[in-house]
Amino acid sequence: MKLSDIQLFRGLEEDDVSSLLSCLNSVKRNYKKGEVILSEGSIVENIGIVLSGMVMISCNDVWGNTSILGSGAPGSVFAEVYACIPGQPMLVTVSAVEDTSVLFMNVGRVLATCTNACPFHTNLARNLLTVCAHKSLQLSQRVLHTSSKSIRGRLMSYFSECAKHAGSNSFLIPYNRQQLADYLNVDRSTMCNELSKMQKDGIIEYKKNRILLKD
Amino acid sequence: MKLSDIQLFRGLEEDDVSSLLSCLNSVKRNYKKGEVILSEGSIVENIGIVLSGMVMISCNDVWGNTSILGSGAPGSVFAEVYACIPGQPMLVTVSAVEDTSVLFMNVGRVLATCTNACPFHTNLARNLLTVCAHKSLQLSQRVLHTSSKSIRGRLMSYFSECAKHAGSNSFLIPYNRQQLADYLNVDRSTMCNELSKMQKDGIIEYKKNRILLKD
DNA sequence: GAAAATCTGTTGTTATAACAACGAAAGGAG
DNA sequence: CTCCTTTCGTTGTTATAACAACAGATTTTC
Repeated sequence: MKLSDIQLFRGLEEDDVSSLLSCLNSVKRNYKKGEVILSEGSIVENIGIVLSGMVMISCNDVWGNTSILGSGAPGSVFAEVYACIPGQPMLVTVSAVEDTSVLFMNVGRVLATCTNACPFHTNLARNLLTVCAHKSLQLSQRVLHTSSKSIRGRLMSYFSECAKHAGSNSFLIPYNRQQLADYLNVDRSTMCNELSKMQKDGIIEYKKNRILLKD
Repeated sequence: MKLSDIQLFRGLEEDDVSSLLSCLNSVKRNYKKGEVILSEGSIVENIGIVLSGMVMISCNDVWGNTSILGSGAPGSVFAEVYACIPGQPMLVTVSAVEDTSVLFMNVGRVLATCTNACPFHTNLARNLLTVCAHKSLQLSQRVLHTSSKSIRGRLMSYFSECAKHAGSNSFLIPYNRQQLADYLNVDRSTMCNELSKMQKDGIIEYKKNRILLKD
């Protein structure tokens, strides 16, 4: 993935990014599938950027139930909330869903006024705000999708957004069944059951991860 | 409330804030209890700051169920997420829980590089990032508190955080029963029932909005 | 201080989601 | 291709949360 395509670096040229990275002495690390990248309770000062692979943001309650807060594809940023609030321990765990490489950047250096007063710096800080806002929006959406009391309502809420985002009634979902259930905070088997009922009722059609929303 | 006590203006003197406000040509407006301040679907370019009173962030699904995403006491900021993402319609409604006065500031002006290159400006932008991060954290917490499948689990998750925040096992909650139920996404009467069971079981004691978490 | 309105706690019924268990299907590794 | 692992769909049972209805308590209003 080209660095200049990353949201956080919007408005910067590839060369600018490279020089910026060394200025912020960022570090690149690789993780194997399933490996934990940042774990709940830890205190971080770096924001992470997914360069390749896929990460998942999740948390576990005391009873061992997993709840998925979101996923991060290449180009997405994570842990920025905790990095921006000094001393705030992470409430979630970030782990690699597949082999993943991550770029870490110290947020303090991002926000500190660069001694060189380089224009990239202020640009970067502004982009970070945008990224943070988007993350909030994602969380709001998750809340909305889990606000219905019924499984069908949650699925429809989520599918509606997917369709809107895809600009089509047919779309792929980025989760497998267990992950979708965790995202919607419902039981997987019950959700599978509901999905087939919805198909029987003629509301949707699906095959694997492709969903078709019928009128 | 003193303006310089507001998180968003941290690091600024009272006088600086006043001059900043005129520079950003901010507007103050008053709302009656129950009045809608910003409604779902609208597009905003201003961030709101609660000066007095109390606001509530909520949303309604197609079936009329209300879900509460959070509340804003004096000093707190709202709509900053939508103001920071141009064109993004609001997913939530902000309304006044009691008589409330609100200060609106154009976010574009906050982020634009001030022609006077005043140092307050960069300070303000950095504070906005912090505020945004805190908001994200609040949402994460709500997600955590609603991740348990049982009402008791949700209550305990929420109460635990309250106790931690208050630094005591005894604390006041900022919601009435209906609002608490909406926040935890459960039915009020069932929740009331569960509360009294928990008291019977010796886990908690409560009287109105004061909760005591036992051992 | 009386009346109205809102909020709270309780009960019983019903719907529905969780849970457990299993076989089928799909995907990967050798 | 075959074995092994993971994912998916299905079923039946059980627990539990939603819902409706109401009475008592509390707060607000005039």
